[in-house]
Amino acid sequence: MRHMTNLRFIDAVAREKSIRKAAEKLAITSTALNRRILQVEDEIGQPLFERLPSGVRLNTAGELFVQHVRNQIADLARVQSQISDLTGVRRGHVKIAGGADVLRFFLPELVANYRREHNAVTFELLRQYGDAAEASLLSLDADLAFVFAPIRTTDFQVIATARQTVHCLMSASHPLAQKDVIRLRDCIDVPAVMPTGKSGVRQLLDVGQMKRNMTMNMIIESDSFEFMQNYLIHEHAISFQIPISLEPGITSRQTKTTSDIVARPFDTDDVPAGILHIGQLKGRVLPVAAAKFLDDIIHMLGHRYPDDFNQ
Amino acid sequence: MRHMTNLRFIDAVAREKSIRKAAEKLAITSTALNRRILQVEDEIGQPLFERLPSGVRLNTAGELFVQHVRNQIADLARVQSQISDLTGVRRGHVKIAGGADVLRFFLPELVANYRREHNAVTFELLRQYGDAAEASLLSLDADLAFVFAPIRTTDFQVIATARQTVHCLMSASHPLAQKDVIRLRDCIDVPAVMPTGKSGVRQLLDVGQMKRNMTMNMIIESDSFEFMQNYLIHEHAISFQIPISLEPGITSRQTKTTSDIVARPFDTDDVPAGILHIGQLKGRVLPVAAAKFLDDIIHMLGHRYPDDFNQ
DNA sequence: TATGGTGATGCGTTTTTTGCATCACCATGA
DNA sequence: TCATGGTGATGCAAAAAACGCATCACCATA
Repeated sequence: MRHMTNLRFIDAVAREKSIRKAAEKLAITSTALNRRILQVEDEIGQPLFERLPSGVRLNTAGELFVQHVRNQIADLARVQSQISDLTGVRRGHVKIAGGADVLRFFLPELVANYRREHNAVTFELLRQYGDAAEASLLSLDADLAFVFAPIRTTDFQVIATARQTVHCLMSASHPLAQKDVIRLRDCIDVPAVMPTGKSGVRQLLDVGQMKRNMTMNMIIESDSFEFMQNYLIHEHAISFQIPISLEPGITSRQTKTTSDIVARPFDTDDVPAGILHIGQLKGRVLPVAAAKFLDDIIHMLGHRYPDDFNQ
Repeated sequence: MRHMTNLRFIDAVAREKSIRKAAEKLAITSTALNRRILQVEDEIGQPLFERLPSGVRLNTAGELFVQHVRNQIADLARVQSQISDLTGVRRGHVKIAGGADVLRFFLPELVANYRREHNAVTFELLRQYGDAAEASLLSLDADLAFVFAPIRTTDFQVIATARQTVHCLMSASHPLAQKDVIRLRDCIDVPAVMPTGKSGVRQLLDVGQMKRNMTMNMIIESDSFEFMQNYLIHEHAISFQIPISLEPGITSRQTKTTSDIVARPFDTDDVPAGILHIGQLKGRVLPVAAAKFLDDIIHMLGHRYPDDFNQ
């Protein structure tokens, strides 16, 4: 959309904090970009950026204006999505922020299903936890976000929640695999492959350890679920996941899988269950594509976790 | 703001329902305007207007887009108002829709007071009743609206209300002026100068007549409060107003005025009191100037009608 | 069938935007 | 202390976009 050019440019400069860098990304010369910024500032009647030797930075007026610009861009996307939906062909671009857990199996399947129906819709998946995901909603870099409790900003509108019990992963031949429910004391000396601090699972584990005043034997810390799971094939260690990130086929009931990995739930008295929130920016009207995808998410969560689901 | 040109143009065409007429208002040639419209439609990917022999008309996509355009224009005004407020000088343009009653004395005084403090703020007063005022909020032609109950759209957010008892106006020498409270039966044979149908006062009077199954002796119908009031000097008739439209100095207590006109309240068992609502478009963030003026309105209403005021 | 209204389009002119070269400024480090 | 590499700003000529005029095609109405 032509009339948005100046606005997109300002957004870009605000992000890059440099006119020259932004110009490069936008594939124009810095001089052209500079003059556009000056023109807008002239129209506004006062500067939006502070000029520093190292680049530019938004001033207070700029902060206000950039928020407005992002609203405009997002709202235009919504209207375009809504208009194209009139013709029957659903178009649009859906931006989702969430942890590695939901990005692993849950979202790929859901996105693929959606795109089978509406192949003119494109997606953007941002791997972000908690605060960062909420910030993305605020800056309109994301339409939807998956966040573990607690919610920080009051601008996060919770649409649905799913209760997720932390599970222990291990080789099927591991002694703990015989149990139906794992207690924290069972793990005390077992080598543990732990997710990194930001993830929801880790925070729940830390709460549990704190509560029982126990420390697990952490041998590896990683932010890759795949690495952690595959490591268990080689050493008799344990790892941790929540149901939504479990590989399909690995459930708490089955005893053997192709990869010989099994999952057993923690006793929730030891390690509390986490509440996964799916939400959007409060008060925002989502583009059709995003709103419909949100419906799919809710439907899938309700179907998969009927007892632990809330809307 | 330069980047809004195309949007303003589309808004204008939508209002005029004709490219040539809009072009004239915008002081450009119809060919230039036409090409801009075509360009936008091309960017959107589908037409926004139906071409008729007599001009153009918005199609469904166009309706969606124009609403978006008006939101953009209004939101830009809000941001500009907010930015200029940063420097201490409050700028902006406040648009208010209301009946002749509030336009008569209440708003002139309030606007003048406000402009004494902030002379860079300009105002626009639209004389509109009920539905029309609500529609102006919706199309963002108005920031604030005064509406008598009932509220039609769910998009009208009531900020405050003031209960208004219908008063009877008459020459001080009129026999009814001796009474403290007027009953409907007192008026049955008195020549009545009535406001026209849309006004809040008239609707209340009609309710009262219906309820008591009485018909007043209407000799004149007008939408000018000034005409009606001045007419009473020449014929011993009665007219009707609510407190907010009463000329300062004319109250229900005083016996003489310079113009020899006095006001007496109706018994509310006969003619119910009206509820004057002041409100805005639901969910909208008003420009600073409008929001602050709204504060003034509320303050004044609370001060003037302490017992009949709700917030 | 003529008329007066509508929006669309080809073409030459005017206005705006762009890119190059260059300036002024500042922090960093030899 | 002075060179260096970074920043944004600006004069000027070339490229691009927008504009206005004249004109077309269409349609309702008289």
